[in-house]
Amino acid sequence: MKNNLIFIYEKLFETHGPQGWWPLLFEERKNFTDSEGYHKKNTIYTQTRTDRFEISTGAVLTQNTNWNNVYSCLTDFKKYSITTPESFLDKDIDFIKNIIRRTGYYNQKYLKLVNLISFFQKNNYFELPEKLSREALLEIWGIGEETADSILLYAFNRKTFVIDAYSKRIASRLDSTLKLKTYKDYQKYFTENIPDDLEIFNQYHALIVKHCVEICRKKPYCDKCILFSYCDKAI
DNA sequence: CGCCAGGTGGGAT
DNA sequence: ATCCCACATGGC
Repeated sequence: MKNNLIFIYEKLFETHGPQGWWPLLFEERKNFTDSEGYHKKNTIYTQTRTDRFEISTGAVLTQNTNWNNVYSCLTDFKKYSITTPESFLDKDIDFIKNIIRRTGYYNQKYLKLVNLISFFQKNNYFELPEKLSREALLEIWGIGEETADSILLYAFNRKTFVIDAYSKRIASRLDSTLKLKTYKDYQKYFTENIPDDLEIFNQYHALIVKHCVEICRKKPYCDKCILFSYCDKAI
């Protein structure tokens, strides 16, 4: 292995700071943020029922979609008290669709949300989080590996490393000899080369997103990148 | 105007 | 297994 994933994590953390995912909107989370809007260093806490609702719905809404649109949507959910499975399922279809329209694929995403929320409600997973399994999540139409792992990690404190287009991009750019293909390949690669630590799983994925949105874009700003001298693809 | 965004499922090869 | 496509709005 060429990349030292621990070293890269430390460089990203020095550069971007703690990310405080998810950017929860609810009142009880405000005391987790400092003056710059970051969560305090310890981002691990026991989520409430409404935290889990917001994180899980956000994970679906952000599929292949800019986070700003999702954030706006979650703000409206809170505004209209859509903060629990019951409050979501009680609302008219068109009312919900009108809110989530801005996140794209809104007809599909409405169905995905209904499937996921009904699943949580039926099995009381928000109240009994230890019962939730990755396999059960993946059986839901609309929940793929990334969304399942995001929910497990950020809403349920499970040590599952989240892989997305950014994780694949940054890993393959840093080390052009990597021959990883599938989601599982990348997940194994990250998981086996970082400490077995929930805080690091939580921050690392968020830091990769931050770095890839700002620096390691499709058209990368290599001249601004703190990983420039460690990257095979730097130009 | 074109490209991109914290994917997923279904269908063809 | 792997590739290809539909799904769709908003930002830049």
